[in-house]
Amino acid sequence: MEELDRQIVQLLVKDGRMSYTDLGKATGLSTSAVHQRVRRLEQRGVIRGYAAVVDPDAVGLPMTAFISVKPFDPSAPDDIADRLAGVPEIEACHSVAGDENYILKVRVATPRQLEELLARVRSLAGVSTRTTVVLSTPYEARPPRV
Amino acid sequence: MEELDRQIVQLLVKDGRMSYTDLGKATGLSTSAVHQRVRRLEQRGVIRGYAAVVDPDAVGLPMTAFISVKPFDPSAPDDIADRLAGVPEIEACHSVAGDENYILKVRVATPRQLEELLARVRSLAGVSTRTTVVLSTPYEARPPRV
DNA sequence: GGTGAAAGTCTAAGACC
DNA sequence: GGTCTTAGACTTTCACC
Repeated sequence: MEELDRQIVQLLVKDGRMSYTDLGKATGLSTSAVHQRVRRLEQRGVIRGYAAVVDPDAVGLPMTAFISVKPFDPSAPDDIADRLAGVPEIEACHSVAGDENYILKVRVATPRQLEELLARVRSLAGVSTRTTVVLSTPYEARPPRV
Repeated sequence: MEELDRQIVQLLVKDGRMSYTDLGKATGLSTSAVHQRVRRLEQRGVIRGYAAVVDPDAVGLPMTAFISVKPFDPSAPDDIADRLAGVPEIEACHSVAGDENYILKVRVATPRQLEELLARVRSLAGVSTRTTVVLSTPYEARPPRV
C-alpha cells in the first residue's frame, strides 16, 4: 500500500470521524483527493467500516472471557464457527493451531450468564470448552501501526 | 442505561459515521437532542471514541497470535502490562485468571517477525510465553448486543 | 490521480420550553 | 432533557487538468 493511503488509514483508525478536510490538511492533499482515496480504500475492503468504541463496563457487559473449544467428535465435519455465528455474546471467533480448534472471545454481564453461555456453546457446537476469565484489560483494540 | 441511549450506542457501534440527522430519524429524536445525548455518552466515557475497522491482511499484518505470558519470577512486582505498553505489535493485553497471568493479542507480518516479537516480549517483561497462532478468523470485532 | 468551486447537508451553539 | 433556529463547517459532485 502506498504511503499516502497508509497515512490516511492510520489517521482513520485513530479517529474514525475525522473529517476529509482535516485528513487533507494532515496529508497535504485537497479535500476531494482525500475523499476519493478513502472511497477507494473502502471499496477495496482495506477499510471495512467504522465503529464507535464502547466501554463494555458502561454498557452492562463487565465480564470478558476466552473460551477454547474442541469438538467431542474430531472426525465430524467442522462447522463450529457457523453453528456459533448466531450467539450474540461471542465477539470474536478464531480458528487456531494448537491443542484446541477455536478460541472465542465473549462478553457477558455475570458469572451466571457465562455458565449459561458455556452450556449453550457446548450443546450448539458439540464441543468441550476451556475457559479463561479476564480479570482486567490494561489495553485493548489498540490501533495497529499500519 | 436508558433505552434511547442504548439505541444510539447500538447504532453508532454498527456505523460510527452515522450522522446525527440519521440517528435522530432512527430514534425519533431531533438532531440536536441526539447530538446532546451523544456528547454526554462521550463525556461519561460510554463511547470512548471512533475507529475505522481495517482488514489486517490488506495493511500487511496477515498473522495474528495469542501469547499467554507468565513471569519467570512470580514473586516480583507485576508491571508486565506497563513494560509491554510500548510494543506496537500488541493489540490487546488482558490480565487473566488461570495458569498464566496475561493474554496478549498480537499482529505481525511474518512468522519471522513473530519469533522476533516473542524474544522481545520475554526479555522486556521477564516472562515465559505460550503462543497460539491464529489460522483464520471467521468473525471478529462483532458489535456487542448493547 | 489531482484540483477547485457550487450546492446541499450536517454540526454546533444559543434561546426557549 | 427536549425543540427550534441559525451561522458556519463539511461533504459530495462535477467539470477540468
